Amino acid sequence: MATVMVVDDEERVRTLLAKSLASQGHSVVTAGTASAAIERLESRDVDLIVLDLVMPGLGGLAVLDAVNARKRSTPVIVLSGVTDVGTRVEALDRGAVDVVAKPFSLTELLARVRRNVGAARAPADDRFLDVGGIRLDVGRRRATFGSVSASLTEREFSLLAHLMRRCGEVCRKEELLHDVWHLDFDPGSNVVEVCIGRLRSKLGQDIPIETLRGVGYGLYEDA
Amino acid sequence: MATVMVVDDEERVRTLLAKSLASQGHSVVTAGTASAAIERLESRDVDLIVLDLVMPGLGGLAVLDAVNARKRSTPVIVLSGVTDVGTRVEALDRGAVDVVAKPFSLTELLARVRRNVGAARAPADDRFLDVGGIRLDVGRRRATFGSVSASLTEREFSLLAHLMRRCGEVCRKEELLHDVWHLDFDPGSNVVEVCIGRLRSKLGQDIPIETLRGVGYGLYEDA
DNA sequence: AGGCCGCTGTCATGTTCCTGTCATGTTGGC
DNA sequence: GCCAACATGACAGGAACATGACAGCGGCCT
Repeated sequence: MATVMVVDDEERVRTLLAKSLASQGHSVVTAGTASAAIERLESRDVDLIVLDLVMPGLGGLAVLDAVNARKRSTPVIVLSGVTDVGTRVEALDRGAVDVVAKPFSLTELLARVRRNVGAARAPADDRFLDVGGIRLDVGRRRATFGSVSASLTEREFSLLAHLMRRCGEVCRKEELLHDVWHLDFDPGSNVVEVCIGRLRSKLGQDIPIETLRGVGYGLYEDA
Repeated sequence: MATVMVVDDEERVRTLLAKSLASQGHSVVTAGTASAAIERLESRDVDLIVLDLVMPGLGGLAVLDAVNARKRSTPVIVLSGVTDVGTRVEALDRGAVDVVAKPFSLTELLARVRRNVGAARAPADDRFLDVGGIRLDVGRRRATFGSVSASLTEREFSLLAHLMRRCGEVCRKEELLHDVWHLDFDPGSNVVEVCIGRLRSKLGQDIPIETLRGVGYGLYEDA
């Protein structure tokens, strides 16, 4: 059916997955480290990757990046022991088609492999960010919320994208200053508030951006 | 959660990282030079190190070596302004578990810290506090009880969290004044009662917070 | 060059929200 | 019933945030 690469540092997990996938009719390639995986990517034609994020040495994200760097990007299903939303979102943002939490159900994983193999996946993954009813067109820097659609400036875009990626979590003001403004100190002004204000006025007051007095801002799926 | 040591010669970066890590629940130790770091390594029990490679005087690699020389080696995440592959590989060779390029995303760094520290602890426990039918979203300062959901102010949150953590026990008024208000004396007013009142009115009169006349308040599982 | 325009940080001002205090009402124990 | 302890509603000072205006800057066109 297809060639699947399994990347995991644990020998047991590797063989378990290899056998299961083989019994489903897939050819299987395995790698125990991120660098081995990246290397093997060059030589073999792989249709799908099952990737453990947490590995000693170079992490799984490096593999994700390597995959993205290639022209014909291969779908990646990420296995993650880390459950927090941030990591999941980050993995998805970096091009993973799916994130499965460890411990995982084998049948479920196989189903996900089946779904993503062959089916030419929608390229929507890296073009759009969909969170909390907001759709952000990454290439065009354009956001749509309900009936409102607006084009964002670089700063606004960067801020909104950050909040969306960290959906469900609170972003402290210093965090935003560091990641969006690339400042390691508080400029003593209210840039963040102003930029949030600009977002709210462009997309409507009812976008799910919550203010947490004394802490920062957060974007939430539920109202 | 864990003790993290931050080693960087730039004051600003140090404090930024210290605050961010602290807000994630870690204890933080900082060092401005490699030698200070190595020294502090002897006296403190550190679970993870965030290390800047480029520092005046003894470089970061010296710290890496010192860590490796110890029996129980501590995971090290290297911050590097140098982008070339050689340095990255050398750092990894010398035992770093991860290398992050400067300028770095705070979010990403925090995720990596979590990942490398997380192995020891059960995850997701710190996101919610579930006691007596009340669910408290710690990051968001939002409480849900039955069908009622309300966002809490800093004081209310702090008070409720304290009661929930000490569930089943009576919290004397002075204890609350000390731990929630950080007062070592009785202000002679009824702050506590007022704040309890605000909690009750936000979450409904039937939340399991009991008044113990002459003593204080307690939160109980059974109604 | 000169002028226009959009982006962005800053500031002054308005607004909201938090929080301790007090006055008053209510409750519970004796 | 009395008193102490607690509950409740209102209020004011202040902090944190929201908002509108403005100016510097750089790109772009003429």
